[in-house]
Amino acid sequence: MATTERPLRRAVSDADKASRRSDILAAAKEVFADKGYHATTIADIAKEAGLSYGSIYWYYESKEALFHALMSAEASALRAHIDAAVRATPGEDGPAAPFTAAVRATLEFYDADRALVKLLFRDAFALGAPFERHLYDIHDSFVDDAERLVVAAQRQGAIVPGPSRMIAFAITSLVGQLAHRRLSTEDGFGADVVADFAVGLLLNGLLPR
Amino acid sequence: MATTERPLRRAVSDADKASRRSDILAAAKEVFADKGYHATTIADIAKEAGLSYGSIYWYYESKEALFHALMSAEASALRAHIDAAVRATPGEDGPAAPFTAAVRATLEFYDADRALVKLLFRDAFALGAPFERHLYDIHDSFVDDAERLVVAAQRQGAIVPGPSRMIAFAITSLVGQLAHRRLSTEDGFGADVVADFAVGLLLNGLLPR
Amino acid sequence: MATTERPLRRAVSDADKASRRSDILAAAKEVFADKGYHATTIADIAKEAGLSYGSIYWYYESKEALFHALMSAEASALRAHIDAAVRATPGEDGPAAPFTAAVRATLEFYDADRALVKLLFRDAFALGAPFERHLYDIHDSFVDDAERLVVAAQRQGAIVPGPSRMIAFAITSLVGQLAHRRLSTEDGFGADVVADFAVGLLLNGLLPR
Amino acid sequence: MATTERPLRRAVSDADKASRRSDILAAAKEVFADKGYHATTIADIAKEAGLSYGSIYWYYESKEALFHALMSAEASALRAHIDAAVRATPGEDGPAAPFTAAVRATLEFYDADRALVKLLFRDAFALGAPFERHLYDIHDSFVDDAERLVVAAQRQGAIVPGPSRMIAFAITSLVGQLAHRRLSTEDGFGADVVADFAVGLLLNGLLPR
DNA sequence: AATGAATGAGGATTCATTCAT
DNA sequence: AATGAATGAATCCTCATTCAT
Repeated sequence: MATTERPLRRAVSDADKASRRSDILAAAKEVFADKGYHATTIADIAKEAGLSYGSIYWYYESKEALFHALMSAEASALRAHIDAAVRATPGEDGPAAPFTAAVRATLEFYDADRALVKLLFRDAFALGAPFERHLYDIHDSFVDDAERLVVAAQRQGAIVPGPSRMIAFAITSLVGQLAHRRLSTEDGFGADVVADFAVGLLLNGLLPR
Repeated sequence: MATTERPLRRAVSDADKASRRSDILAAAKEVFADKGYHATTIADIAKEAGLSYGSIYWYYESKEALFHALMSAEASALRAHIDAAVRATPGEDGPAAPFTAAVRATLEFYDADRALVKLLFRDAFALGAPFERHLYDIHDSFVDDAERLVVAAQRQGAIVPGPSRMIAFAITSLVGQLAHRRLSTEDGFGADVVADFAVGLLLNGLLPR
Repeated sequence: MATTERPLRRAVSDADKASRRSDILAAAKEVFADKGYHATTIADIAKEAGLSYGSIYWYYESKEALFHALMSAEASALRAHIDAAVRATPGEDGPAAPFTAAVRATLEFYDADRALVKLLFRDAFALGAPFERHLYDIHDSFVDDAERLVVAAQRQGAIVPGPSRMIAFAITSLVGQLAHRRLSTEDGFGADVVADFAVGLLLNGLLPR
Repeated sequence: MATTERPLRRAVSDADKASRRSDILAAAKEVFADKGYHATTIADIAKEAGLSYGSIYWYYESKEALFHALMSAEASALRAHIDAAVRATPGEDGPAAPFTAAVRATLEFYDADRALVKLLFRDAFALGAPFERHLYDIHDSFVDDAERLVVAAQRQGAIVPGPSRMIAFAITSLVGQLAHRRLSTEDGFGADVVADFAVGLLLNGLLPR
């Protein structure tokens, strides 16, 4: 046991460092979401994180790098959240169920974390090519996930054939926009209602059946 | 003669002023679309417009006001374009025709004017509350137009009943996102193909009929 | 005469601009010489020049560019001063006369403008490759001038043959160092005494004749 | 035994400390010479020395103190080298021999250690008053040594009488500048050739004999 | 109307130094 | 002895805006 003492110390130290990094990321998320990228100063983030601003640079190369890290972290969290929701869907609920679950999970996640949506859909586009590229990559990863669901459903004959990627892109964009719009509009509908509407629209279309 | 000279001058001057304003607006559009709002300086715009940068302030209050003016002008142009396309639709083409025409007109307009898309979908989101509000107002006006089509179609029974505004919003958002995405992805499809896809998806849904 | 009015106006404006540039250069010279390159801030220079610091950038690209400009201007002034002294030497004073005149002119110039020497011999070497290169170029131009005198004297048989460039370099360096040293040491000798010493040493050598 | 253990440890520790100090000095010399004083960070030196940068402060008060220590150490080494060369000169080689030996030793030492030249001739000048003073002190010690040789030779009638200090200063400066210049100019001459040229020039002068 | 000189607030980043461990 | 996390002072440069001409 004595032999593990050193490694444990090490681990604590590493954990400390990692923890500081998340502290900073969390602080950055709040401030960026609140004020936008340009209006946010390193000092703001440091203050929110309870550090001096010089210290931010101990953990992140630059303001830009910090923002990239934040985008990646948030995208991963959302993706994991959706994935979990899809996996939790019982198979007997029918072929549309995972699809509904994903949309609902997305809207719920956005609703619960408005800062994220502002970050992903408002700021990142206008920050120059590197951010735009990063954002497109993130979006693509969601489209990838969606496309997988689409293809699976198409194979089962559950939905019509057609260009799976464009379908996946349409779904992802629509849900994203709905989520985005919910940030600024108080329509009084819950995330589940909107999710059901979106899924209904996408599945049934507007023409009467 | 001398008495008319002044008024005439005036008139010419006013026309000049209006013309200069559009020159500046056109220049601003190019530069903003190319470099983004923050990276664009008044000097850039002045140079593009062939004026000294101090002169910009003779025509516009501020950089911010200039951007607002630009957003308004562009939105009006797009709206007029869509409206013309809808009006040009022969009544005998069926209840979905205006709808299809609008989507197609939108995508075509965006395709022909990529700078506009960048302005509306990239910059305006990230410029803080005033711009966001303006953008939402613009978007709302498009949703208004779309809702009118939806309600008309619903009254005819051409499409299913349901929350007309949410439907209109979904349509508008989807088309906007498709247009936005076309900027960075070379999918090889023409605007008409994408428009038909979008309309088909929205009308028929994904479930087999 | 009326036709020249516009050009004259122009000229005044240009003169103003040029005059401001020299004002800034003069201010920069004082401050740089006093505090050194790194310890000098743009604000210091602006203050000395009676401008706001933002204005410095209207006239010079950067702190670095300003320093380069200063180096060039001072080097030119010194070179012109030496050249004038050499040209003013009567031909009948013998072949060593231009040489003596040049050395004396250099030391006088340095004595009268201590800021210059600090600038050229103290700061510029340690400011990174671009400055070092510029300084070497300047030094080379002085060596070029000296070499011309050396070669001319050698042709006349006034001085011994030998590697003219190395001789010129030795002369230039020696005089430069003497001038430099005079900045910090109060030896009580006038520039003319030191000049005569240097010329005597270089001409006659240390061995008794 | 236990009683000697502590002292022994102490002794070892002291030796270690001294050794670390030279390690750091050596590392500092390399980095300073390579990047210049201002561009060199404590972290650079620590890395080169294989230490963490916090540790530098265990051995040296500050970056400034470190540079001063470096200057002193290097000057001492050079002085010892010259002194050894002068002492090794056989008395029967004539009165000019020690002089020649000193110049040659200096140029050889500089040639073998270009970093030293950069340190003494490039950086030290531009670091503000304290460093300038230190550098002048160092230079003065060399002038002292040279002056001793000059006075001795003058007493023997080997060289002309005259202001011994100014002569010594001239010699020292000339050699220093030649060494400095050799850094950036590839003239293809060996240190011995340049030394002979310098000595010849100083002894014989430029006028034909 | 037009010009362009002048202003100065604003912010990211670097790095020597300290200090708890 | 050694580490490296934390600090925060210090400064260059940009650019929207004003205003005298």
